[in-house]
Amino acid sequence: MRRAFYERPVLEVARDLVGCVVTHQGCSGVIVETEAYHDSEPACHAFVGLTARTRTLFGPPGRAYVYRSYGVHALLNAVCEPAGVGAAVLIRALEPAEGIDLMRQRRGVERLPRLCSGPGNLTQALGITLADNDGDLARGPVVISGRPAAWRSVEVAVDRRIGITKAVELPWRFCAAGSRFLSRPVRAVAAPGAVQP
DNA sequence: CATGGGATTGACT
DNA sequence: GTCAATCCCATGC
Repeated sequence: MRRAFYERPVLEVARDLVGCVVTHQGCSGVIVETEAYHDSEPACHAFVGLTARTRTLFGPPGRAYVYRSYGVHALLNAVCEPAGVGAAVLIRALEPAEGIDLMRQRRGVERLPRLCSGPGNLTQALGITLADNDGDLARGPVVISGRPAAWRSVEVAVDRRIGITKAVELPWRFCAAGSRFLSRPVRAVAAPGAVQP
């Protein structure tokens, strides 16, 4: 996916990334769950402004923002909106596609629906680390490519974001409707005119 | 320089 | 349902 795809309102990108494919060194999966974050709301790391940590978030769109969560997990985001705006889409779950044997080995888990169901789980399965921070998502090592034919018209369900303590009311979680590979089931359904950043 | 919290997960009650 | 693991970094003294 080219830079122009990411240089748009983060909510649009978060919705459009559902059905797209994440690939890293031979392992890949279809994105079935995302969340949007924007520097105008306090759940976003960029809310505090430009710091060493948020430099990638405020940088050019189309880069990977990878950070450590709870001292344990690496979480993958796609940087969005023009440079100078701190916004990104958190990739929360994948439907495994290629390299499934290696993913099972890395995760120590057999069941397919659990391999990449969760932002920390999918980075472990694909072997994505903090070293991938600020990488170009069009060139790799972590690559995001467009929807395969079967996903061209996927129905996207909307819900509130998971695991945050601030701005919990925003309906900024996007899921492939009916997917068995989500980190958690969808609770609410899309409400047109949802709050914009 | 010390402290505290976090976009999580898996094991356990 | 509860809880610890474990580390980066923002904040405050």
